[in-house]
Amino acid sequence: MRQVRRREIIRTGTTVEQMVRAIADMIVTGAMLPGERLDEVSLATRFEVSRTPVREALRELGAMGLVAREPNHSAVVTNVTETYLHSMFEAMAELEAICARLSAERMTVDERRALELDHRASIKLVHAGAEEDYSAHNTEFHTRLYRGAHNEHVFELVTQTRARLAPFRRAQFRLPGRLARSYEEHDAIVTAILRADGAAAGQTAYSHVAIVSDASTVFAVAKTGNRHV
Amino acid sequence: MRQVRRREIIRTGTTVEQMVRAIADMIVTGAMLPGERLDEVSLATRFEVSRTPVREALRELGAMGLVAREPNHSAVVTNVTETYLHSMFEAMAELEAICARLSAERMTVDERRALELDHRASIKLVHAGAEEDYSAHNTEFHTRLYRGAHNEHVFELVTQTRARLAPFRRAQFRLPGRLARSYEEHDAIVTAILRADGAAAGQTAYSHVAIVSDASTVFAVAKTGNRHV
DNA sequence: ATTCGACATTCTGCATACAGATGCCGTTCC
DNA sequence: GGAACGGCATCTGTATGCAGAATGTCGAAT
Repeated sequence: MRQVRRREIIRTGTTVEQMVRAIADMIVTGAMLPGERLDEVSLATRFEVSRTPVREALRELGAMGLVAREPNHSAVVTNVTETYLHSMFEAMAELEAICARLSAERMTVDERRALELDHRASIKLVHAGAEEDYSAHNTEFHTRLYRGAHNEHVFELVTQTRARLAPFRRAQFRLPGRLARSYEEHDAIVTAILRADGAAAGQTAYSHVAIVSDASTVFAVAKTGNRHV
Repeated sequence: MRQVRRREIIRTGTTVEQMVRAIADMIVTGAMLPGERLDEVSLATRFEVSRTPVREALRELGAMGLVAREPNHSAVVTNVTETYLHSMFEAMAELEAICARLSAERMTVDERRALELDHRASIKLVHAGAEEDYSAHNTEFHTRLYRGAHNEHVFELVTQTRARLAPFRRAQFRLPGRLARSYEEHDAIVTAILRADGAAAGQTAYSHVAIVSDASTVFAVAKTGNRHV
């Protein structure tokens, strides 16, 4: 585990908030793997603070579902059972479907235009085979759907679920041909949204995420010793 | 704010967990109202602990969305804007619809039987006008739907949303005729589930929650000074 | 009478200190 | 040789202390 970003990087908010963001980022991006221990004193020395803010950060991360805690034991990066992972993917598909459906009904003209333009532009990334860049575009694309639903609480739920799912679906675009298929699926969603066809948008979005789920399970469940939630 | 249950009441788990449960219960049941301050030293003396576990409990409650925190200010019971409240009700309806649909498809025979029996029994509570008892039955009824979906993550999402919504929909069964209408709506949901008609179950469940939303908004937004999330 | 400002009070944020629990390892006994 | 026991090291759980921020109050000036 290499030396990671310290609190100088993220300046806003209290010490605890900075640590929450930093650690959550490490977990979501895969710098820390499921099952890895989060020792309080190690974190304290690494972030150059005392154990008190570390403990509060760990508790918040625990509430977010990113780390698992049990009394008198170290916090560990959450590792889930296969059935729970499946339930998260299914929930994600349902939530994406809701967002796509509501986006089709509620997006402003500006949001529709931006969605379409950004999507069309991404074809270049597909042709170039730029996996990293397409991955970033993909994140942005889905975030547009979440925002387009114009429902703050749904936005929170789907964002939270995506974060918890992130450690288990890395490298989805490494699979051969996945970029082109992703673009086609995005295209179906965008078309349905621009037609204001909520039902179609929901269905295509559901299928899209379900396919991603299939593609990712190959890499999923990183380590042994899966502990439920 | 009266003297409330101390930690002797709830014996399981660590001190912090006990406090989280106790405070969350006070918020959800309405013993503490939105906007009310949660002073650290007051809570510490009241629960006969130091400020350290109090702070950890407050942070967890903040992550759960039940209290709002900002740096160098006391935690307050979460109060939301009207639009955010609406977004939570809408999210709740969508989640209930998912649960009802999945329940129709996945409930075991035992679960279906238990759901039907419990529902049928509740007609007595309607006739007796037993609001409190029917409210308890209602909670149980919906929990059956959440479990029946056989999706742990969806269960967490819907449970979390229900808890955050609870402070704003008290006394929904005080409205005249609401008991009988609730029973009829439950009946439609149960019928659809027993027929394994997922689409119908989802639609009826959505309508049911949407109606509850309308009934509750009368009492909603308890105090002035609404702070968003 | 009102408004502005300095001071005092109160409360949060964080660090430190101590107590209890857990787990490891060596020793000892069977 | 293996298993059980006890001591030690390590880590978590909680209490306490201190510094800084926020708020309310009192007084003075306009």
